[in-house]
Amino acid sequence: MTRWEPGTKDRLQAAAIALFLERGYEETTVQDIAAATGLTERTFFRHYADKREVLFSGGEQYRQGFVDGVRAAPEGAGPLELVEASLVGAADFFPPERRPWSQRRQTVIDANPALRERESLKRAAITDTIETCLEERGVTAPESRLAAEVGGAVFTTAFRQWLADDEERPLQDIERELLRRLRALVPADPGT
Amino acid sequence: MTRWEPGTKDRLQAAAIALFLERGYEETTVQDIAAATGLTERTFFRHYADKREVLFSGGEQYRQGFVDGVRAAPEGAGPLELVEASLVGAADFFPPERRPWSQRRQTVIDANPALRERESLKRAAITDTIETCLEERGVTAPESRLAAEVGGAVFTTAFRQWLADDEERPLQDIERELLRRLRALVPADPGT
DNA sequence: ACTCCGATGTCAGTCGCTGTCATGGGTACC
DNA sequence: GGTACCCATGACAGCGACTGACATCGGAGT
Repeated sequence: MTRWEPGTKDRLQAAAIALFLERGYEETTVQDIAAATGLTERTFFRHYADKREVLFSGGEQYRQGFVDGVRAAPEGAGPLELVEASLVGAADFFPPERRPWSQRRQTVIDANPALRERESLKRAAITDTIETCLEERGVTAPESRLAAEVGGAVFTTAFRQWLADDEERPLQDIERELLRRLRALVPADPGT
Repeated sequence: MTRWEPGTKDRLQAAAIALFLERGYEETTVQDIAAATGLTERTFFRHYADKREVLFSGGEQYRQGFVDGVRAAPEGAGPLELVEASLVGAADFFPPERRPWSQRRQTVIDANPALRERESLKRAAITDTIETCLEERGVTAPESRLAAEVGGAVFTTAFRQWLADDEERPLQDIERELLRRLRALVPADPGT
């Protein structure tokens, strides 16, 4: 049929994760990944901008979830309610069946500083996204930034709990519970 | 006197920042930096683990500020009060005279994704530091994580404001104000 | 049948980074 | 004052990530 097998990008990703888990990220060469897929190093870099990207590709999609979440929030919602809506919107991208894959991916990332670095940048991107959304809804600086930072914090905390929790509790639930705990944690301003 | 000029590490750093500002980070080779200092590439890597490190070296020092801040907090302080003490402790490492240098450094970092990446990792390290300190003071998970995340958020937000503010307001003041605003932002839990 | 497209291969080259060994002035110790 | 060691640096070879330029050749459209 076709000259080349379809799904090249996905096959590269699958081979990469398998090799990373088997012998480690640093110990795996891009050439190894390409060879395992029957391709060349050059072709790998045509699909992924760099070696780490093979683990982070697709992460732009669920950023839209944060945006949609805020857009779906009712009129007159407070900043933190907007944040909550945002997180819930993103949670749709993480159904239970995606958990095993996310766990394997996280195992690789946690084992390597360079990958953790990239991951923390992605979190910063999430925060920026939420901040922009809040400002579209009239929240002004520096409250927009603070609220967005809180959003990023709660999301990453909730996500890690979602991965670790064997009860398979939905990400949404964890997010809401953490937000509740956060509200309890921050005492009302006595008015300095 | 000595066989080699003293302060090699600092001279490398100065040359690096100058070159980065002049022609950009990517466009500057480690060899360029070394040559500008009258040294070799190999020697650069003996002082800095990698090219980016030349901009982040010394960042471990003020992490101690967070630790000392929490240790100095009064007995019976709440989680958020501990966080406040932590941030104030770190602020000591950023006196007004350090601002110009920090600004130049930030200019370079903001202009390059790879550097922003490293920076966001540093922020994650700060959060982890605060979390550990909070747990030493009896705060338990997940509150310790949430509070620490809030701390990291407020610190980075305050720091950027400190850099941008032409009034040269002390970092401490900005931190306290942001924390006050945060408390106002988070509504008391109505008790779900 | 002809043409063009586009995913892939090939190859050469740059740059970040590392291991290894050599060099030679300082310094301490006898 | 000689000798032995120390250690910051140089010199060199090499690996892996990544890029640019050009060639290849089945398939789709005309």
